[in-house]
Amino acid sequence: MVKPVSRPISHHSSNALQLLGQLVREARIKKSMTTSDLAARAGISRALLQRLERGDPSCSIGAVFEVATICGVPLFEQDARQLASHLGLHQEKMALLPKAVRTIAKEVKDDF
Amino acid sequence: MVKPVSRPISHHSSNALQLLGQLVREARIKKSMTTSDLAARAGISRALLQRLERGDPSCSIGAVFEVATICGVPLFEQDARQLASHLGLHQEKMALLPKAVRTIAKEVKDDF
DNA sequence: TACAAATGACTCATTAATGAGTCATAATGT
DNA sequence: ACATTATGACTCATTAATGAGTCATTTGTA
Repeated sequence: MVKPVSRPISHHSSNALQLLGQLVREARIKKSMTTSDLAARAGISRALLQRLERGDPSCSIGAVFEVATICGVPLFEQDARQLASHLGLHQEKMALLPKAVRTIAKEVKDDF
Repeated sequence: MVKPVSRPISHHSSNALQLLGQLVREARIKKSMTTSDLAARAGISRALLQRLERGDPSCSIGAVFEVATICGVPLFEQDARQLASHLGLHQEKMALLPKAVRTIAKEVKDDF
C-alpha cells in the first residue's frame, strides 16, 4: 500500500500553477462568489475548485480554464477578441511549418 | 452504450486551449523535437502530447504546463523570474483579502 | 523514386481524477 | 457575542484520463 509518487513537476510549472490558482481565488473573492457558487457556475464540484485554487497539477486544464474564464482571469491575452484572432493567425502560421520533424540519423557505419 | 457527453466548455476557454496547444506544437517544431522526444522529456506518453497539442480540455494542467515549460512557451509572464515574484506578491496580497465570502441571506420572513 | 521515420488516429487495460458526502474550524454580519 | 455560513480537509465509490500498443498515412531525405 505505497502511496504512488505524483508526477514530477518543474519548479517553474509549479509556480505558474499556483499563481493561476491564486488569481482565480482573488477574482472569485473580488466578485463576492462563494466556492460553491463558482463551482456550480463552472459545472464542477466544490472539491475540485478548491484543488484548482491550490494549484493542483492533476486538475483537468479544461476545468481550470473554464473557471478562469468565468472569473475573468485573462488566460493569454487581455482581451477575448485578441485570443480568437491569435488562434486564427496561428492556424495559418502552422500551415507553413514542416509537418514532421526529422531526427539526425544515428551515426551509421561505425561498425568497424 | 451511449458515449457520455464531455464536459461543456465555453468558446473562450476552448480557444485558449487550442492556442496553447498550437504554441506548444510550434515551439516543438522550432526546436526540432519529435513528439516522442518531447513526450519523453516531459515524462508523458506520446498519445497525451498529441492530445495536448490538439487542445484537449481533459488533459491534466500539470502535464500541459510542464510541456509548455520545456518548450519555452511563456505561461503568464515572459520571464520566469517575474513569475516567481508575482507568486510571492500575490501570496502577500491574499493575506489582506477576506477569508470567506458572505452571501446575502435569502429573504427571510416572507411566509405570509 | 524509394526508404526510413514521424505523425495521426484509433483500442483497451490500468491508473488516477472527480464528485459526493461529512466533519471540524474559521469567519462574517447582525 | 452569537448564529450562520463559508471554508478546508479529508474518505470513498464512480468515472474518466492516461499509457501502451498498433496501423495507415504522410513527410523528409538520400
